[in-house]
Amino acid sequence: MQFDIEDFLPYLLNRAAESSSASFQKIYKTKYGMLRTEWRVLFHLGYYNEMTASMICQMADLHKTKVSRAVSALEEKRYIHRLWHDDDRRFASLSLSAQGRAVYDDLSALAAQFHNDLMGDFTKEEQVIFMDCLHRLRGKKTLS
Amino acid sequence: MQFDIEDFLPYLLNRAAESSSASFQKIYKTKYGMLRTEWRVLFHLGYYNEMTASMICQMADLHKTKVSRAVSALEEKRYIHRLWHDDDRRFASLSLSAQGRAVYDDLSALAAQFHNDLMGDFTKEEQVIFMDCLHRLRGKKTLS
DNA sequence: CGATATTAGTTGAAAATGTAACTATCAAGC
DNA sequence: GCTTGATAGTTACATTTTCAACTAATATCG
Repeated sequence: MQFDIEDFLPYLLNRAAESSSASFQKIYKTKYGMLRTEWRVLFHLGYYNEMTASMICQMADLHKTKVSRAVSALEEKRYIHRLWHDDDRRFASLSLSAQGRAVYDDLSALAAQFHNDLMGDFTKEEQVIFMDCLHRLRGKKTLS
Repeated sequence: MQFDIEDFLPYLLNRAAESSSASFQKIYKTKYGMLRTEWRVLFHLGYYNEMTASMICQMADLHKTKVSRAVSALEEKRYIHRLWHDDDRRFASLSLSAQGRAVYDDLSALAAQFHNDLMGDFTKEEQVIFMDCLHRLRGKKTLS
């Protein structure tokens, strides 16, 4: 049972993740001046329409400080609206502005294209298994 | 062709990578006070025995400043030796000290165990396909 | 040999992240 | 109503990372 670093799953996953993210990252960075967390928040809002910051934390598994800063940055860029609740003024509903929606539409179209491009190398069967493995790993907690 | 963020490959890969790395990261962090890049450098040296910094940059796809700082940190911890070449004094051979080797042995054993634990959920066939997809993605460059 | 270009690696400043402490609001129990 | 405790979100500070500029050594080409 010799340890082969190239096959060590966390490492391999990180390498694949970094590699597959690199080109797309450049797009939202150069085209819209967004950081990774900002893009994550943006596409959650684009997909789910209206969320509080803590919902995004949970769903995207992001720390609240990261989300807090991303939300501020997106608000400054006028990509999102923040509406503080009247019944519980601790939290705010976040949603895309028209401009933010346009950015989301553009980027999600590119993302879909990018995704298909990446998946194009795999057979249909490989795609199904691959995605399934990833989804199962995503949720897994090990070694306490 | 609606865009589903949960299935967007770069995102899913990153989530899986983050999730699968989290517990292991705690180990080398708390047990040996290493950062991620330091662990990467260490296991490259453990596996390949002797490398220059720039070889590590290439193989691990890490920026030279990151490697430079990781090497300095590992040297301070007395985990590695640095031997400047006589014939070309620009670069140095890096290798593990006895202490560094012990750390590597410990961590790589844990890593192997950790890896098997993660893979244990998948069938043999899934494992083969999954690893193959990851290896193919790791090298891929897209969108220019 | 001497000028210019490369390569290995380091360093400093700016940007981003992580951690913990913080404010503010609401909930629960008495 | 008042105390205690939880939750949403922000801020401050320390640690890391990134980016660009830097030193030092070698390679190339006239």
